[in-house]
Amino acid sequence: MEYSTARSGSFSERVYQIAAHIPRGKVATYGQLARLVGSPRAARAVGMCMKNNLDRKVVPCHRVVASDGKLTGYTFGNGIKTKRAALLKEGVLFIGDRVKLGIFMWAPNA
DNA sequence: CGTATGACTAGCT
DNA sequence: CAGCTAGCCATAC
Repeated sequence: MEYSTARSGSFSERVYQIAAHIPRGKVATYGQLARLVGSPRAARAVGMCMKNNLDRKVVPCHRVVASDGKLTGYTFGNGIKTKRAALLKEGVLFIGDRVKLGIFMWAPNA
Protein backbone atom coordinates (compact mmCIF):
# COMPACT_ATOMS: atom_id res chain seq x y z
CA MET A 1 0.00 0.00 0.00
CA GLU A 2 1.68 3.14 -1.16
CA TYR A 3 0.53 6.29 0.52
CA SER A 4 1.08 9.77 -0.88
CA THR A 5 -0.88 11.95 1.47
CA ALA A 6 1.62 14.82 1.54
CA ARG A 7 -0.67 16.99 -0.59
CA SER A 8 -1.27 20.66 0.07
CA GLY A 9 -4.46 21.45 1.94
CA SER A 10 -4.82 17.87 3.10
CA PHE A 11 -5.47 16.77 6.62
CA SER A 12 -2.09 15.06 6.66
CA GLU A 13 -0.19 18.20 5.72
CA ARG A 14 -1.72 20.07 8.63
CA VAL A 15 -0.67 17.22 10.90
CA TYR A 16 2.90 17.43 9.60
CA GLN A 17 2.91 21.18 10.12
CA ILE A 18 1.84 20.93 13.73
CA ALA A 19 4.06 17.94 14.43
CA ALA A 20 7.00 19.98 13.20
CA HIS A 21 6.04 22.67 15.72
CA ILE A 22 6.44 20.37 18.68
CA PRO A 23 9.32 21.89 20.71
CA ARG A 24 12.30 19.75 21.56
CA GLY A 25 12.05 18.03 24.94
CA LYS A 26 8.25 17.91 24.70
CA VAL A 27 5.79 15.36 23.36
CA ALA A 28 2.27 15.53 21.94
CA THR A 29 -0.41 12.87 21.77
CA TYR A 30 -2.13 11.79 18.57
CA GLY A 31 -5.45 12.97 19.95
CA GLN A 32 -3.94 16.35 20.73
CA LEU A 33 -2.61 16.80 17.21
CA ALA A 34 -5.93 15.63 15.84
CA ARG A 35 -7.66 18.28 17.92
CA LEU A 36 -5.26 20.95 16.70
CA VAL A 37 -5.99 20.13 13.09
CA GLY A 38 -9.71 20.32 13.75
CA SER A 39 -10.64 16.65 14.17
CA PRO A 40 -10.49 15.70 17.86
CA ARG A 41 -11.45 12.13 16.99
CA ALA A 42 -8.99 11.67 14.11
CA ALA A 43 -6.18 10.42 16.32
CA ARG A 44 -6.03 7.32 14.18
CA ALA A 45 -5.75 9.26 10.97
CA VAL A 46 -2.94 11.26 12.56
CA GLY A 47 -1.04 8.07 13.27
CA MET A 48 -1.40 7.08 9.64
CA CYS A 49 0.13 10.35 8.53
CA MET A 50 3.10 9.78 10.84
CA LYS A 51 3.60 6.35 9.36
CA ASN A 52 3.45 7.84 5.88
CA ASN A 53 5.94 10.49 6.88
CA LEU A 54 9.40 9.31 5.85
CA ASP A 55 11.16 12.50 6.86
CA ARG A 56 11.68 12.49 10.60
CA LYS A 57 14.09 15.40 10.16
CA VAL A 58 11.33 17.84 9.27
CA VAL A 59 8.60 16.04 11.20
CA PRO A 60 9.77 14.83 14.63
CA CYS A 61 7.25 12.02 14.72
CA HIS A 62 9.21 10.57 17.63
CA ARG A 63 7.70 13.34 19.75
CA VAL A 64 4.23 11.96 19.14
CA VAL A 65 3.04 9.42 21.67
CA ALA A 66 -0.23 7.77 22.70
CA SER A 67 -2.73 9.58 24.96
CA ASP A 68 -1.39 7.69 27.98
CA GLY A 69 2.24 8.43 27.16
CA LYS A 70 2.91 4.98 25.76
CA LEU A 71 5.16 4.81 22.71
CA THR A 72 3.60 3.30 19.61
CA GLY A 73 4.69 2.58 16.06
CA TYR A 74 7.80 4.27 14.70
CA THR A 75 9.22 2.93 11.46
CA PHE A 76 12.78 4.23 11.83
CA GLY A 77 15.84 2.62 13.41
CA ASN A 78 14.84 -0.14 15.78
CA GLY A 79 11.30 1.17 16.03
CA ILE A 80 10.05 1.87 19.55
CA LYS A 81 13.58 1.44 20.91
CA THR A 82 14.89 4.24 18.72
CA LYS A 83 11.86 6.37 19.47
CA ARG A 84 12.31 6.05 23.22
CA ALA A 85 16.04 6.72 22.88
CA ALA A 86 15.36 9.87 20.86
CA LEU A 87 12.98 11.21 23.49
CA LEU A 88 15.36 10.38 26.34
CA LYS A 89 18.07 12.18 24.43
CA GLU A 90 15.91 15.29 24.31
CA GLY A 91 15.44 15.18 28.06
CA VAL A 92 12.05 13.49 28.16
CA LEU A 93 11.73 11.16 31.14
CA PHE A 94 9.82 7.90 31.20
CA ILE A 95 7.89 5.89 33.74
CA GLY A 96 8.56 2.37 32.57
CA ASP A 97 7.42 2.47 28.94
CA ARG A 98 5.31 5.59 29.33
CA VAL A 99 6.30 9.25 29.00
CA LYS A 100 5.62 11.62 31.88
CA LEU A 101 2.89 13.45 30.03
CA GLY A 102 2.10 15.44 33.17
CA ILE A 103 5.46 17.18 32.68
CA PHE A 104 6.41 16.76 29.02
CA MET A 105 3.05 17.04 27.32
CA TRP A 106 3.40 19.81 24.73
CA ALA A 107 1.34 22.94 25.43
CA PRO A 108 0.63 24.71 22.06
CA ASN A 109 -0.33 27.85 23.96
CA ALA A 110 2.85 27.91 25.98
C1' DC B 1 -19.64 4.79 -3.39
C1' DG B 2 -18.56 0.83 -0.22
C1' DT B 3 -15.00 -1.89 1.95
C1' DA B 4 -10.62 -2.42 4.39
C1' DT B 5 -6.74 -0.75 7.28
C1' DG B 6 -4.01 1.47 11.03
C1' DA B 7 1.86 4.82 14.90
C1' DC B 8 -5.66 6.03 18.44
C1' DT B 9 -8.92 6.73 22.51
C1' DA B 10 -12.22 6.10 26.06
C1' DG B 11 -14.77 2.93 28.66
C1' DC B 12 -15.53 -1.66 31.06
C1' DT B 13 -14.14 -5.87 33.14
C1' DC C 1 -3.14 -1.71 36.94
C1' DA C 2 -3.56 -4.66 32.90
C1' DG C 3 -6.39 -6.54 29.13
C1' DC C 4 -10.35 -6.35 25.84
C1' DT C 5 -14.09 -4.09 23.10
C1' DA C 6 -16.35 -0.73 20.47
C1' DG C 7 -16.25 3.75 18.29
C1' DC C 8 -14.07 7.39 15.09
C1' DC C 9 -11.30 9.29 11.21
C1' DA C 10 -8.71 9.92 6.96
C1' DT C 11 -6.69 7.48 3.06
C1' DA C 12 -6.35 3.64 -0.40
C1' DC C 13 -8.42 0.41 -3.69
